[in-house]
Amino acid sequence: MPPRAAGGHTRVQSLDRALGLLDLLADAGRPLGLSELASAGGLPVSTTHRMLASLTASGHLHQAPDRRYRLGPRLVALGGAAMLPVGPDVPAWLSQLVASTGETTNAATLCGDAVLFVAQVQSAQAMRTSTEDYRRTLPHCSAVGKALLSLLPDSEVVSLADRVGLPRRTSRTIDSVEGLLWAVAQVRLSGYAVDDEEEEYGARCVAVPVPAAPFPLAVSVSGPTSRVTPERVPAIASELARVVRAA
Amino acid sequence: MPPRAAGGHTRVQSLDRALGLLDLLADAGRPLGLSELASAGGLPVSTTHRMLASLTASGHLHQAPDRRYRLGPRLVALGGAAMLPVGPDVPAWLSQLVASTGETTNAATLCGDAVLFVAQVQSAQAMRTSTEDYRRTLPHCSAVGKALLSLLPDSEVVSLADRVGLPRRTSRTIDSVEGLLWAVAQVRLSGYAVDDEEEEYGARCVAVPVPAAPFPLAVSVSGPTSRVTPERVPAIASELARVVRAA
DNA sequence: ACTCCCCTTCCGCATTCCGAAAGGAGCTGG
DNA sequence: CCAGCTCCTTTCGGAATGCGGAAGGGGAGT
Repeated sequence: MPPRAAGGHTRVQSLDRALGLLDLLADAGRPLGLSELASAGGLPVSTTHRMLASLTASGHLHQAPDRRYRLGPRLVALGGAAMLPVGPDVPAWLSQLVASTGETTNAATLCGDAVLFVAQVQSAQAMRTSTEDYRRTLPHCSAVGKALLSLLPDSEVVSLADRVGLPRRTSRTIDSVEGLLWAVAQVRLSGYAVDDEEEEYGARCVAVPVPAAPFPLAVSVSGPTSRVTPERVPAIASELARVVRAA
Repeated sequence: MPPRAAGGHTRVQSLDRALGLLDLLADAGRPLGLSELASAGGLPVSTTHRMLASLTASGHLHQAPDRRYRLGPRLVALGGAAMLPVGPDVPAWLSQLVASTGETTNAATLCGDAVLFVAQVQSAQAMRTSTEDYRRTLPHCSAVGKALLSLLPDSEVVSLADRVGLPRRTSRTIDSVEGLLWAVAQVRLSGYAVDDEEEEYGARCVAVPVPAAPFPLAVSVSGPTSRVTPERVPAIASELARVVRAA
């Protein structure tokens, strides 16, 4: 029985598993039963149950009368506390930007190797961008993604690209590491990033990084190419910079 | 060696400890070093380190260049996802209420045996109520607290009161279980709760429960007794009910 | 350069957690 | 009304897993 050949394992199994369950619930977006969670997480039922019991007892999970589990109030507190350092300013920024640009705005951060949307205010217009809340996307094909990468050293950008690859989403998606590095360098120079139908046809986004934040953070404005025209991009970028810098 | 005499063992030690560390960080409100966390949590340094490594690897914690730990982006996501079911409506409710009443508004939930504020929009007025974000308070002496308790069966209210006691904050604080039950019954009848200088002299609050929410939730308006007069209370209460019911 | 402090890594012991299987509880269909 | 189902909960022996004392770096202050 190979006790464990190699590897600098400095991780706690039960903890990783339990946190995996939390993420599972977050991604599902709906309450899940014990057996659902167990099979989704690839764990024995009884192990899962024990963990859920612990999480429930501490308030990180909440068990509905129908025995299903959903994310609990304590996580709300933790999430809020995690956002505190950047201030409760973010929602205000987004509202302001929606007012001044008329388009949907997002705030996103880098979580693992993925871009994670943490806040959103939608445009009032009928045709609008609207990502699912707390959805993840990839860094190389979004404006926020490139803005976030610009906060990292090139070496990190390269290793991240190696890990996740650069899958094509449209014909304009950046598909080489060099291209990505160049794009990121552009962001550092100009102070803003653009996604020109690189993630989805018909959508154009502008984003700026928020360097002062204690963790990587970026804010973006996105809308249909018909309204967010190339000519408008610089104006939107400086509006973004203005709002974010007013912190 | 007593392996552990009695008790319902359905808890995972390492998990509880790790989550305790998270709460510790949330309560501290500032980045903490390894040794600080270890001693605050009453754990050996190396155990703590292993857990922090796991938490950091998964993105639930973020380690700054100076080696200190702060809450990470993944927690932002979890917190947000936990709030989703009540909709991103809550901030909107609060803004609306601040606009129509001119006073500070809060949303709170029941976390363990404590009331936990999860969102706040402050009044624009110079003299205003302003709780620290994500602070906890006790159920028996706040309007939100009583509103939250009204969502629970009486038996739960009693056992909660037994666990945490009913410490006096002012001369008007409810100090008997009977008094609390009566107050809670009133809330169920009238649909709203009032805190009449029961937590702090000079402050009066009105709160309504949000029964549709997937976990206990209540929204309150609070301000100085000079502006939030007894005569105004019914109007504020119906305004609260209107906004919350418009969900 | 020396010292102190804090973070990181190592490694043997046994505590702690794991997970198959048995024991309820609730629901559906016959 | 009962049989059969599914899903949740609890038990229990085995051992893998995490625990924590102690030693090994690295950086800052003196």
